[in-house]
Amino acid sequence: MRMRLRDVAERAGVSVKTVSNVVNGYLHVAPDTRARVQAVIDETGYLPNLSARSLRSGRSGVIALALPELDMPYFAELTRSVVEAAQEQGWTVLVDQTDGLREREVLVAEGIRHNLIDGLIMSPVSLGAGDLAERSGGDLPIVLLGERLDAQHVDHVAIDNIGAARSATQHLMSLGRTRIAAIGDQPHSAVGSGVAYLRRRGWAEALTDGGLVADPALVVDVATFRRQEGAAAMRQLLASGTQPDAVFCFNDTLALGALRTLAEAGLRVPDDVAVIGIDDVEDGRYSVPTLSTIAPDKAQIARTAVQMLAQRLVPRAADAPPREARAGYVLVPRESTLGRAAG
Amino acid sequence: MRMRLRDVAERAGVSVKTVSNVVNGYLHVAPDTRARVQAVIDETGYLPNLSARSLRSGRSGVIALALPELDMPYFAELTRSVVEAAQEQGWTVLVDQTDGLREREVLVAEGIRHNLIDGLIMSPVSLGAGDLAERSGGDLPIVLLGERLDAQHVDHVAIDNIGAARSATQHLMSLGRTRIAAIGDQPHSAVGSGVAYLRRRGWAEALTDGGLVADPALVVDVATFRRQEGAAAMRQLLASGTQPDAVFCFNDTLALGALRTLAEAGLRVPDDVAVIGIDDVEDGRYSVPTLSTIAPDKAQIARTAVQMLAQRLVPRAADAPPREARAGYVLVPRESTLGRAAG
DNA sequence: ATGAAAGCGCTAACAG
DNA sequence: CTGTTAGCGCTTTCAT
Repeated sequence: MRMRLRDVAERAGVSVKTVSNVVNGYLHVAPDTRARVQAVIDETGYLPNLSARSLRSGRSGVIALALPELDMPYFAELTRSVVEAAQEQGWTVLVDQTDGLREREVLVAEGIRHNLIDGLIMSPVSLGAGDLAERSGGDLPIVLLGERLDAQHVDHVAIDNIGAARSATQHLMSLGRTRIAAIGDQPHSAVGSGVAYLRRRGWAEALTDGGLVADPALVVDVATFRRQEGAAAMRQLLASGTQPDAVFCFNDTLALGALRTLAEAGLRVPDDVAVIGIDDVEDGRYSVPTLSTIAPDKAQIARTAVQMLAQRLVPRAADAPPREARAGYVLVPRESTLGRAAG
Repeated sequence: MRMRLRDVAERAGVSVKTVSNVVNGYLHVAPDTRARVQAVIDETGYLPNLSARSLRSGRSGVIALALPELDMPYFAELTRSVVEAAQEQGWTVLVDQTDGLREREVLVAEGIRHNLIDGLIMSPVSLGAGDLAERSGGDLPIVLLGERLDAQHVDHVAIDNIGAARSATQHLMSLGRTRIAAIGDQPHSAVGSGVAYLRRRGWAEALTDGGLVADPALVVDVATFRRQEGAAAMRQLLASGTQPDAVFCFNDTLALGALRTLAEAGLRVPDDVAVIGIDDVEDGRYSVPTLSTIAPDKAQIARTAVQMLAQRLVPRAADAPPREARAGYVLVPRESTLGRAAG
């Protein structure tokens, strides 16, 4: 039989309030009363009804994490970090998969899980500033992952994408490469989070600053950031006749796809073509060759996002001005740019 | 202002019952009444309080998925499949990360999220039959992922691990390999889900059946199924002086780690050593060389697990006898066994 | 087809 | 330090 707070109270010969106090760890309970109540709890295996608690208290202890695709290594690794950071705050994570579809992102931000979740951490793909401004689920605290090109309507945490892209490109330049291609631009990337737009800009700036030209012929668009697209983009680059001596991929999975194409084409990495990505996913540490990359501090991103959410839940902090946090990143050169010497 | 059912009822000039009927899509509502109520709902942006609904109805519409590690590609891909299958049933997925720790697995199975979740799908690592038999959260429907060596206390869905391991090994034998090593055994793998135990058994059976000997010297233990361990195991194998001409890794990430070590050692795959894994994770389709593998039908596993859970929730089906479902798998030979011809 | 009212199990104000 | 009690917002008999 499923025990209720009341049943425990009866058995222990106390009131529900006292049991509630024990369950919630309040201080002002006489030691022997507490012991007696605890004994009944242990013995009956009582578990509080979380729905009831949530209805009453207005808090569920659950936060949602909305990501485009759970099986992309970067998001999988980020999920892990968020789950861990949330656990430290006593939160459970509920995962929403949006597939990057605007419709689904809007739904999630509107509060599709209303009153079931205390807050939302989302990595938006198609969600625009307008969607955020006019959302009606206005009381659901949100933290966005990734830079926002548009207004500062919400809290967000991100790395400096332009800076990261510059670092990657400068690393290739420091190795004497001059024809540096870019894989990963996206047709409409100036909307939403605009990662592709920012990374392309960082690439262009680095080249220009170094006295090179950012040749549009060396930029290849992709539909997604998956390996398949990276492989296809690299094939396109090779077929175009303008063979680069280095490639900056906008993320690691694109880079891993590019490595695959280069291997098939019989080109040596990095001797013929050097390759670098962004994300530092685990795959890149064991690929052949190992992948040079820019490593964002995922733990810091996760921790910061969770903390921002926690702060929004402090009663009067609800309508404090939106904050923007920057997480760190670091260049991790490996074999795909340095060669076997990298080991 | 946050609308309640009651507020909507007032504005529409009907009772709460009627609004509830509209919200829940019941049939017996006069068309014009329905239209009027719906208009108020749209206009006010009313969203039902899910905690209240859950408290009252005993259903939350949320199921939990408990996995050891979210950033292992196989689990990440499986998560995606489960989320999709759950969505079809109108369920949201709440993810628990257990790190394979018995303590955490027990906690989750005991009903740590009690009344917040309608059911649990779990891929256990250390959870034993005893834990399951004596769990007190006896009314939380559970479906286990992976074979159970021990009793049939719960529903579970799995591939035939012995068969899958046999197929992998036989594929290597069909290529004329005779010194076939096995990477991935685990010291205490005869407890819990025992994947390692079963896969080792499949490997041994295939060899014996084929007239070869299952040499214990060719079996390497690992602590986890990560790339790092696969790389280390392969190094150990090479250092031992008994160089194999093929390696069956108990999963793909171990195999990817092994490939890395072989590349570092200057050995050619598959010419010197052929390699095969199990899981068919995306990484293996783009690695250099591409990875031969046994592909379990992840979509089927996910769909079946979700369906089993759904069936448990039908009122009187709650204590039907536990069921065991088998998902299919298929051999996917790629370059790591067939060479460049595989393309 | 719609309304009135009870109550799901918990928390927190208020009393004592 | 402990007890009593009023809801949180919804679903669901039971009436009408």
